[in-house]
Amino acid sequence: MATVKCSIPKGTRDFLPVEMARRNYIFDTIRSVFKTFAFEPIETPSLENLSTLMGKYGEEGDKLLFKVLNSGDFMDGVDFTQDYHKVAPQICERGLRYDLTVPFARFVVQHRDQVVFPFRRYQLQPVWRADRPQKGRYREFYQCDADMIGSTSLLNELELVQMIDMVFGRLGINVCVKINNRKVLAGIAEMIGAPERLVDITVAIDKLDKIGLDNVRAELRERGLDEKQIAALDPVFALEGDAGLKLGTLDKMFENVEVGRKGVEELKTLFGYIEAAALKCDVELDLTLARGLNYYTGAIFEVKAKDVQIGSICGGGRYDNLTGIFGMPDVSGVGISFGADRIYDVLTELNAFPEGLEQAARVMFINFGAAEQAACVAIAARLRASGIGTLIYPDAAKMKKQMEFANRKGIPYVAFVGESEMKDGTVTLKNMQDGSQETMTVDSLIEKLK
RNA sequence: GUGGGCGUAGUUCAGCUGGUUAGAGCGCCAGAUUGUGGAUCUGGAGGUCGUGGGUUCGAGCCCCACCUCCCACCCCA
Repeated sequence: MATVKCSIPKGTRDFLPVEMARRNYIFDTIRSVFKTFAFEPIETPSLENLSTLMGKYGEEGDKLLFKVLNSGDFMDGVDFTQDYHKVAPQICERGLRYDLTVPFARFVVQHRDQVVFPFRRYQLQPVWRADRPQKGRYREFYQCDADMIGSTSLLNELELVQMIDMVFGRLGINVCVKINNRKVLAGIAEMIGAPERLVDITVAIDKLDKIGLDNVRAELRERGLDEKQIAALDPVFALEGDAGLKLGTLDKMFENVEVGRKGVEELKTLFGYIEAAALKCDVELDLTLARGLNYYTGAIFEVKAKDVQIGSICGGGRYDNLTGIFGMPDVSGVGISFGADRIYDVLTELNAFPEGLEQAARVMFINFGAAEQAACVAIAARLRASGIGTLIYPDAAKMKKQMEFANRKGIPYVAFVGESEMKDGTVTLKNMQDGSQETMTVDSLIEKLK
């Protein structure tokens, strides 16, 4: 048989035990914070009906959806001379989920009779995007989402920010939380007389700190705004000072713009809460923050690591009518998503993982041969019953080889049960760190390793 | 989708203006050391130089195509 090339698809990864220990550290930290804030876990399938996913993430998002070919004779009765966009939905009824928020909205609508509102759920699962991989960007990656649905209270927004603060505080990552509000962006668009160009305006404004004011103006021009409209944006670019000051100025600018005033009011309330909450991390109002996912309608969040150059490591926002698409209108939700893989990259670059995360076994028994092995099996059973991670080296290999194995695996203790120990019913325990060893009964062994 | 870079042993890389049998460190296996690991020393295995074509007396090196991975843009976790 011909050998097959060993490889995995572009943008996917295998995880070694060391990496898994570190990933689980991240997941455990996030999960424990979610639980602390009274969120409950759910899971949804990797595959969703494509009709559930399409059109929720904007034009770009649709392109990045992994589509799954129908099973059976999927070509039957399909006119393949048509345009790709027409053919694709006919031969692909399902796709891999792109995020956890849209499937969650579907979940809520589908199980509305079993869900108690306001509902708080968390979900730690992989998502897939047919993006071109690069630093901090993968085709398969984990999102850790927490959403509350069925309440418009801004207390929810505050709690999300508090969770962000707690997670990154525990992980030891310095972050800056950027907050904006889609209603403010809509207000700006309305104010300059181009409410239908909201997306174009926000995408251009979003690039302000990256490409500079002149290039933003050029991009707005390219996107079809006239000079008068572009000039009308000047007071927005000229905003200065802290959140309170900016919001005060904006409020006046929005004298005749109701959405804008509503957005400013929400932000004022939220920033008031945040001030009272005395968080450890930085929180700032960033009017250039737009976020592409087009289902957001209120607050939007993005978290950047301050000491590592990488895309955002957490993001989210409020969506007023995501469930409406599935036939359940007027249910507002708000949530955030932690990017576990990017957080992993940040911790790696900062060298900030705690020591000793992986521990295959606490003690390993040296294998001297058949008779001794039987004695070890009995002792190991007792250790395991006491919850002590125990390993018996499977072969009566050379001592050097067995010791080397224990050493490389970082097993802290090695136990010897040879002829003399068997006779006395004892075990000789060696501390692999300092090399010391002592002979003891099984009872005191359990006591020591517990 | 657009642009840039890389590809040589398990791995990290070296390999001169094209010239005999392609090297090193780490890792791996064995031994020095038959109930004691990390250090040291000795020996050994391991490569169709990403794939295919071309130029040449001769290609790891030059040219073309393809593939892969990495990086940037777009967008995003």
